[in-house]
Amino acid sequence: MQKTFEVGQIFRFHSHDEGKTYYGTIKERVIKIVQKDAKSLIIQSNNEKELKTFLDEFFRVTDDYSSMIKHISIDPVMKSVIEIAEGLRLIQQEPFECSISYILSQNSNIPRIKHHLEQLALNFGKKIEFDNRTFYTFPSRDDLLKIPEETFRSFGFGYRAAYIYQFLHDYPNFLDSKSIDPIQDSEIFNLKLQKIHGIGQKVADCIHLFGYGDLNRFPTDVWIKRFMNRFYFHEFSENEKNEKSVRSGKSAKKITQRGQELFGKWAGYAQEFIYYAIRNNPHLLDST
DNA sequence: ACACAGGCCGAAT
DNA sequence: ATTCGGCCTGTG
Repeated sequence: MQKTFEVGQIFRFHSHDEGKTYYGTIKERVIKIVQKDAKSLIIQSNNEKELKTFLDEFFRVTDDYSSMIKHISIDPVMKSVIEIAEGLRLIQQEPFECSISYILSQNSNIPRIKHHLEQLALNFGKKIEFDNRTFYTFPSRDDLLKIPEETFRSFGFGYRAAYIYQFLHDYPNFLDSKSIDPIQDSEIFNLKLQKIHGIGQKVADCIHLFGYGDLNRFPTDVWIKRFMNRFYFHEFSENEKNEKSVRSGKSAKKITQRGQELFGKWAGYAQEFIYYAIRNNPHLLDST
């Protein structure tokens, strides 16, 4: 459970007891998740209605996990990645909050992203008491639509303030086109996301994967880039492979393509596994 | 001081 | 189609 919530895919679930219990909100629902034993969780909510169905979707329980593991276990490198990251689950997030989260994530860092999201919740979310704790829901699009760009700037969003402001007005333009299915019409939907000011390839892939559940996506950030250049572009000289600067190596576009070739329909899981593994064991990048 | 952080935009190849 | 400089802000 700690792997799932601390990998940096979802930013507003917190633990106060070193990973035994996690609290978070999804829309107006507060969720409490307790690790009962190695295999089972106890989950409570301020809204028990259809909670089981809700959680099955949230944790993507219908994904064939063992089949996924086999499929991405393509070589010794991935086997060691799996050894480190196995147990991690992809979370199916609420699309609006997910989109805001990843627009804010660019050229930032996880603590700062969390702080920015918390600013939005604290100022514009709904206060809910549950289990003797206070929670703030993530605001809806309507809650944020009237907020001036300057306010976002005052939260320290920097140039992302303009992106968020713009996104709030653009949001229905791609959401309401229900004729476009995020999974069936994957490429069209992804390009539509990228047309929004402030959303490029990486952020679009994250929103598409985590918010709209397209497991075929393989978001390429600097860490994935380092890993892929190190292990899956063998034509590089040793000197180039060891180069860790962002600008060196294959472009993000080619790396994403390669990731999708290698891992196919489970590319999204492979990406999160790799990300978790190198962030928690940087030594992976040194080893042969 | 200065590089860097889960990148993107716009202009110049 | 691809590459490169600049960018808000906080942290070490």
